[in-house]
Amino acid sequence: MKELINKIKSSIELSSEAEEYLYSISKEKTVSKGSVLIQQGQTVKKIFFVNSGCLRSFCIDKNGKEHTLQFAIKDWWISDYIAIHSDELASLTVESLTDSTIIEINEKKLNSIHSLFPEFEPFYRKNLERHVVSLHKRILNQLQLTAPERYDLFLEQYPDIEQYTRNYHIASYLGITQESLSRIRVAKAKK
Amino acid sequence: MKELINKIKSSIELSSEAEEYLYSISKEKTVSKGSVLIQQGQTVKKIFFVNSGCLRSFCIDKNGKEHTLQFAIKDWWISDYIAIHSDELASLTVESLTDSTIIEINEKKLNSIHSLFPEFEPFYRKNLERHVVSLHKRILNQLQLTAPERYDLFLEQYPDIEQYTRNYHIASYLGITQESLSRIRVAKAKK
DNA sequence: GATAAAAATTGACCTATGGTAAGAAAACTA
DNA sequence: TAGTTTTCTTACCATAGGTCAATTTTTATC
Repeated sequence: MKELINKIKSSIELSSEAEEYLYSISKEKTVSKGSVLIQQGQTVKKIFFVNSGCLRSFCIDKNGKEHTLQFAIKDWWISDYIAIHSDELASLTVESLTDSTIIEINEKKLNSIHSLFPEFEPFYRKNLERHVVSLHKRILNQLQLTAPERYDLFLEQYPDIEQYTRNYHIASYLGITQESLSRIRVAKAKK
Repeated sequence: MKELINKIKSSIELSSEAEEYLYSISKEKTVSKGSVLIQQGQTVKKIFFVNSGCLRSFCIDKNGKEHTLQFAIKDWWISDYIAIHSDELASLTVESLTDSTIIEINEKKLNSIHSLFPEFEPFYRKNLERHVVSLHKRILNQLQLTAPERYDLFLEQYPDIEQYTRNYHIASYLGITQESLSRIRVAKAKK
């Protein structure tokens, strides 16, 4: 919990009441590698803040192939935002790629923090804005870069993630097969 | 201006002071087809709300190819959010695809509306959340669908946009060449 | 540390989409 | 509406990346 509170405090002034409220709606958890926190098709009530380890969210398409939407490591948030914000069942699965410690927060309760403690709004807004920026960049990258370029950029932007992931996780994030990623890695090593 | 105020009021209670403030920072404009509202490389200070017509934002890659990030029609917002929220120069160009009427708002001033009129926050937050959801969906579609499937989905999701755009605008949004889109359209017509 | 399971690599072949260039059609413009 | 420019289509070939199957390497488990 300290990590989350500190992160928030580095961005805004948080009254002790607000801090207490946050504590009251949060639950620290240890999850083991392979745990599924959100299951495609079920209702989504929680969002997760990562203290240590690595999680990912992905969907499974009609051919059974996985497509990774997001990785989350220390200090990142993860959930199925499509489900949460459109009140639908989960279209994503969120799983832990390592033994991880996370903070689980009920989304409805987190949402009422805005009316209870308006001071929290700017923090939340900034996070959303940064999120939008990163999504815009990812879409533009997907549109204009080749697979090897996207892989290079991934390694550059997220140097800390590779240690937690299997290659096929990364391939499914980049939008290529694991075989293609393997060939890209070989070509890269030869240079 | 009415359109924007009404849109906000359909979502939240807006005090007359807040409404007045909004008026004071907004400027209604008529722009003609082909006008460039934001130019790649320049500083970005405005965001735009569309009353009529159609705009798009796109980047130009190192080979001179255009990649469309977003279209905006009636009631949509558009700008270069990457530049605005990371305080960078524009990496996007925003142009009007038709004669359009828009509301131009200074982003810094719009941003201070939150401290001046906290009632505005939920409206802004909801918009951001919806935006995130649509971006997540777009990324997942790009990862799992073929080009013809993405085109079908585009027509289904944005039936009103096609009338304003050239095929190569849509192709550059879908991540394919205009030649490929042309072939897809032919194949579709034959069915 | 031996064994089993999972992941990564490799090779042969395939397919969707891209590139180029030319001509046809449509959309502006005078 | 004739002329010009832009956009769209089409044909042919090129290529990035996908598929499938076999093999090797790595990781997990007992």
